[in-house]
Amino acid sequence: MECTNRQVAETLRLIGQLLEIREGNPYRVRAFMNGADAVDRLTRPVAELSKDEVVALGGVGEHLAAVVREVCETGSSTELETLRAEIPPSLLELLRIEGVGPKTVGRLWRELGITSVAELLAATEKGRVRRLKGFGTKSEAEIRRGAERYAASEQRMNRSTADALIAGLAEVLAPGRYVVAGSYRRGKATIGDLDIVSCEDPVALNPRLRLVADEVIESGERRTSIRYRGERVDVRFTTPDAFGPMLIYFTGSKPFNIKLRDRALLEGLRINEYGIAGRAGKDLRTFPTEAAMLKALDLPYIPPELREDAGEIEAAEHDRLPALVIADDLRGDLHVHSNWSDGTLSLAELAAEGERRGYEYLVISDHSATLKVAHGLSERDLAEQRHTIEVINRDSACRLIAGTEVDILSDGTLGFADRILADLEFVIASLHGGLRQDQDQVTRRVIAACENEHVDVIGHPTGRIIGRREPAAIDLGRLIEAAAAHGTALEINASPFRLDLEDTAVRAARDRGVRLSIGTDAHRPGELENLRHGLATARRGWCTADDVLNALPLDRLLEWTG
DNA sequence: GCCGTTTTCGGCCCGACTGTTTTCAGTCG
Repeated sequence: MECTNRQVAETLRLIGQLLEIREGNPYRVRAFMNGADAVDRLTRPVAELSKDEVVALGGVGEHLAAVVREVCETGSSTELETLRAEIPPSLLELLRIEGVGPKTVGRLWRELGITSVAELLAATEKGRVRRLKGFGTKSEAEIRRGAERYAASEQRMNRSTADALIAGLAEVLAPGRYVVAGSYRRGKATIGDLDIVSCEDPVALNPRLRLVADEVIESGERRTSIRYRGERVDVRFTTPDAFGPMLIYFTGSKPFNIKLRDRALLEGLRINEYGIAGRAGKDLRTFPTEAAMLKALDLPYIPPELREDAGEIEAAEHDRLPALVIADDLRGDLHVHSNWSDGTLSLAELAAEGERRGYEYLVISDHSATLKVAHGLSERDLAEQRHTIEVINRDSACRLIAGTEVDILSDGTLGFADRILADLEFVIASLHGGLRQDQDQVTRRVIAACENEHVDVIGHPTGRIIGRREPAAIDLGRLIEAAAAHGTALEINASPFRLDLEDTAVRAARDRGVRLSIGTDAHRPGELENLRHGLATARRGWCTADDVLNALPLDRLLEWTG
């Protein structure tokens, strides 16, 4: 029985959600959710761990370890099957409606027999929901709006969409008086909603927010939520002298906040979004910055990208946080396309763009001819391009590195012969087709590419496109081992539509000593800007400058590629 | 269900906003 960590985590989550609807003990529900998170964070297959090793993860006790074992061995869980027999699993989709929680779902089901979003919409139309005790016309209307929005099926935003919203909001927010917090600030690849901490007076800001909002969800003097261009935006108000605790609170993650508060309780301190108080909630101390607040808790500053309760608090306690790679460490972009294949900029324009950004180098990595849709280069084109690059390099401050993004063909061979690859300064090998092959087949292909001595980097390793294409079924554990064994780097493709490898895999690779290569895969000038998204993913993967290929100076980079 | 530098029992992060309520439950972040 093949059983992935994702399946195990989903099973635990499912049990938790069904328990929640059945009016279970909320702490028991949380235990299942925590267990699911712990399994999600694992970089090894949970099926390979012993029961003791699973318990040692923390957050997983005897009972959950037994459930994990059962799921690994049988593919299911008797506890889950019992709950499924009792509660229609279709109720779970109702939980995803904004404003509808487990209590409401339970009552809608027991008292009105509602088991699906369609039935819920029908019931609101007939006014059945408003007749429930404790409900009224407003609650019914809100539930109806939520259900309609759910039916329109929203998904998480990519970082490009988030950036566009932030640029729009910048026109109503006072410059320098707010920070975009939440998962955006933590550098996540996808963002559910925008969280903003502002130290403007709500009396002044609320009316301006109302003006640009599609809808005001709620509005108060401490918190306001609006819908803006279809997305939810939450604003928390604070003052400069108490900015620290609010920023920590609103940056999250939620598990990070809970762990931090838990830890403070042991010291007899209570944390909330306003500061740190004594056990009785008295003597509130406020802090202007996050660092000052963390210092009061005997912790060093913890970068937002690490705040996932994935070991960072323990590392901070022992002063073993990694010195994360920063923007200034990056000396160039390791994956760029020119108009020789499907990019829009000429080589000279790219060199100028690199200079403007203060880059030491840019890797020109046009496609191989096998990728016909991208006007890939033939062997002859490549030789000509090489000549042009050499001419431009004579008087360019930004060195163009002659490379390619060679296609990994469906049989695992590459789109250029070895003798051609040997002449190039930098070789990225990427999958562009055959992404739906089964796990073993597609894994063998990328490992074969890793084993080729001329290949320096595996480009966008899983091929995912956020919200549009699932990652290929690659066994990342095997790929990372192969990359480690052959000294091949793995790419963090910095396009906000890819961000591939993803953060957890980056951390696993980094832990095995695999180098990461950040490349924008830019096809248009503005896309060189995307390097920062790749940087954020590297930081979420606990990377230091030593882990990142782009931090090498030109001579050492060329030495590394051989 | 998990957990322990007061604990193997009795806690479990903490607060804002809304609606339908006379004091709070539910949801959310």
